[in-house]
Amino acid sequence: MNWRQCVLNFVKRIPTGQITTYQKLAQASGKPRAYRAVGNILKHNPCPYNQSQGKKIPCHRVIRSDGFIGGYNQGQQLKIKLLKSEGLTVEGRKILNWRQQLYNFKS
DNA sequence: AGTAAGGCGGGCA
DNA sequence: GTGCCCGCCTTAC
Repeated sequence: MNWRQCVLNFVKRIPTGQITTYQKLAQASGKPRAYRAVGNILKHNPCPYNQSQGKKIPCHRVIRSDGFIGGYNQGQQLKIKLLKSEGLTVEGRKILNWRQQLYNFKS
């Protein structure tokens, strides 16, 4: 499996209402230093989150390691909207209590 | 404390 | 096959 597919696969596993960071994704995929590439992949995201079962990639649940939401290929506002609709509290461009919502891989 | 710049890995033109 | 771009992170001033 390509590393790209591997990363996307990890993103798929994020449950609703939880989030992860680009760095954690990079670590989980076995390339801790490739966090930039993770962003690059999600930017050229094949499926934005609305598509059929199995292919949905909730890329809006991936944020920066400092709690800011980072960017989004469909606009930051939409990303915030999606996060709020999943029960997260977003203030401006930052998620409040984001550390408590972090999803740990390896499980 | 906040801000600036450098570095790094992979996808895409 | 090269070069450039990036939804970033870390270190240094």
